[in-house]
Amino acid sequence: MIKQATLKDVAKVCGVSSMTVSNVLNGRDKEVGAKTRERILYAIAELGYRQNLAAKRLRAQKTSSIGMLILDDVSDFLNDPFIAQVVSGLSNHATEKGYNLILQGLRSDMAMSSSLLGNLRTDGLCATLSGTSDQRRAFKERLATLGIPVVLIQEEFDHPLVCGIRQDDYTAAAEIAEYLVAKGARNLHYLSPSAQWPAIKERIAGTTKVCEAVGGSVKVIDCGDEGFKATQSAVSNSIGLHGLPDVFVGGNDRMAMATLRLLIDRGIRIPEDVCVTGFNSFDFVAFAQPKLLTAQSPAHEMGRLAGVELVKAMESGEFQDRAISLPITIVRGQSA
Amino acid sequence: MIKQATLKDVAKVCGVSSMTVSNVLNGRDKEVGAKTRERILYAIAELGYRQNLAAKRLRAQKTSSIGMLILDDVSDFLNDPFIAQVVSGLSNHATEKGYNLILQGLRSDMAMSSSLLGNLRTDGLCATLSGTSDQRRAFKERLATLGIPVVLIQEEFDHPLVCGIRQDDYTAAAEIAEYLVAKGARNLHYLSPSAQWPAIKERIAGTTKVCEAVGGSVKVIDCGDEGFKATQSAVSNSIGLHGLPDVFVGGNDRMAMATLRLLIDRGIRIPEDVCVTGFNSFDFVAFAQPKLLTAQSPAHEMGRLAGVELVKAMESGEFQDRAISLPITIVRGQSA
DNA sequence: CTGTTAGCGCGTTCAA
DNA sequence: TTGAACGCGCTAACAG
Repeated sequence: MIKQATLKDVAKVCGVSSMTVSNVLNGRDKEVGAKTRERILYAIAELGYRQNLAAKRLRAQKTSSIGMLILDDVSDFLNDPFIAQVVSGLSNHATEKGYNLILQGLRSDMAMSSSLLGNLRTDGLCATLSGTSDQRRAFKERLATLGIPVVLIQEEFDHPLVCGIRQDDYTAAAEIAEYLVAKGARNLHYLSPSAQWPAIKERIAGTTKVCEAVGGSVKVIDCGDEGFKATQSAVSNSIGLHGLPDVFVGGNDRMAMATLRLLIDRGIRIPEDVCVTGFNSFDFVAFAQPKLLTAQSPAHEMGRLAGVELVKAMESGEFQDRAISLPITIVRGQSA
Repeated sequence: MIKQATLKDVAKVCGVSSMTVSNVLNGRDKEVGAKTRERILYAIAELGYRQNLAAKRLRAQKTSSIGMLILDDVSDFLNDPFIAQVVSGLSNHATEKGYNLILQGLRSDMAMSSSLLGNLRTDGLCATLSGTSDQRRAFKERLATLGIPVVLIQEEFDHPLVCGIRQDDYTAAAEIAEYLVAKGARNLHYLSPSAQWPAIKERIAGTTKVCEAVGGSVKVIDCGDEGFKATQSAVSNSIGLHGLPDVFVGGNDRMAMATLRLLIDRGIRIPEDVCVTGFNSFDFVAFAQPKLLTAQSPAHEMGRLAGVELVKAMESGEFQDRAISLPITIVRGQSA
């Protein structure tokens, strides 16, 4: 391994002081003569000089990096398209602003021992949580003690250094429900994962509000881990016990599509016999037939916005807004 | 913002030298008395001391970080489940080994200006490439000049500091083709994206080899950006010109499912009238009906292995193997 | 077992 | 316009 050239090496080659080289590197052009700069730039290229960021950061007392912490109980933590889009959005903005993104996926029971809470300091943090409500609260309290700006996705927390970015699940769910009740639906079954995320609660609340206002009812079907098999078995079970509702309202598209598949395979017609709706639309809904009525999550935008707010807060020391909610677009389809 | 406690602060509070504190932190227990250590640990917790990694790294001349560079022309670069799984696998192993993963997604035309090639130094690099064959080769040559171990996903390059990790696309494609020709198929249409990745070439080669050995033929259908619409229109076009083949062999599951959808909507029976196969299976193939015959990519394992090999090479200075190929599992389905 | 010294590479300060 | 000295926080090497 060849030793990396340092600022001093470049300076020596050019016969100037290291400060002059530093001035060139940092664009303080007026401090340096034109041909001196020329000579220095040539030497930099020649020697393959690269800054030592550790030294720069030590000097500047900044890490120039943003941590992204994903609490999830599966090892393939980017498999969830929602998370993947948030990370892409954040990563793009961080890169653009010259920060580097440090990605860490962790089981929720290991959350408290993350190096991002320990020795790995960053200038800001973005996190998606999981686990029980108690675990999440404890974790949020821990994050708030770090003394750096923190953005939480689909969560809220009242603290000057914490900003929650969410999508407006309540309104979107209500909009879908409005559409359904206008078509005469009164008996809704809501497909929900066992884990009661705040977002899921919002969706159920929005659905229920609208439905009950017209004298309808919403029954929640527990679909376990929201996987294909778990969902189909929960739905099958529910049909056996309670018969078909007017609509299966999906807490997300995965559950909606598993249900759609089950119903079609049983010869049940959609939307004639029963309607199905989804939520948090992703690419693969294109493969559903009939097209799913669903809601398009602004996940990528949430990630980007997390980056924007984080960078602003890291530079100003505080968040302008501590709770941001993004609108969700309803996508029409023939499934309802 | 409260100033972070330093090693020296801790030392002062405990009335010892900073070296003693450092010894405690780094587990050099035999160098320190038991009650001294006790006192120091207490002070560390009390002051909320956290190491300054920049200083540690400057001192150690190591970055303790791994860069992950994803060249892709869409901003939502983790949308591809293959990439997402590779990143998860790498991230998990990096975290486990105490390295931090720096994630950067970049358009291929910006590749050369990535900070990971410039000032952002890491101890190792993992990359997925895109762009034309020339662009990719130029980029690989650039990576090889960095002087750090580099792992390339689904690529190969002959250089002591570069290791290619691939899945065995050729064999898997050949296996699928064997199955098809055994069932009597001779006239195959291969669904391929316009971009000719090495992996796609391998798949076509494996398919062709087997097919031609029995006197069959493989025709390639250009599906453009491999999206839902592009694929359907290419397939529709091809059917108009050449009629139905015995099998549509999908270069990946997205194209296979778009084709499946199109055929079903036209009342064409699968597999009676025509067979369809996929490749690089991901979760949502569960929603296909009939179940798709496809190949299960070991993407997560490739990412993990990239981490393993990278860490070994970073520590030993060289790769043990410079070309690694992982087997692919064929997943049976009724679509063929 | 504990303390001292020195220096990693950079940027700021102050003087020339 | 440039140079020298200093210190960011940490640890290896050596001394006590």
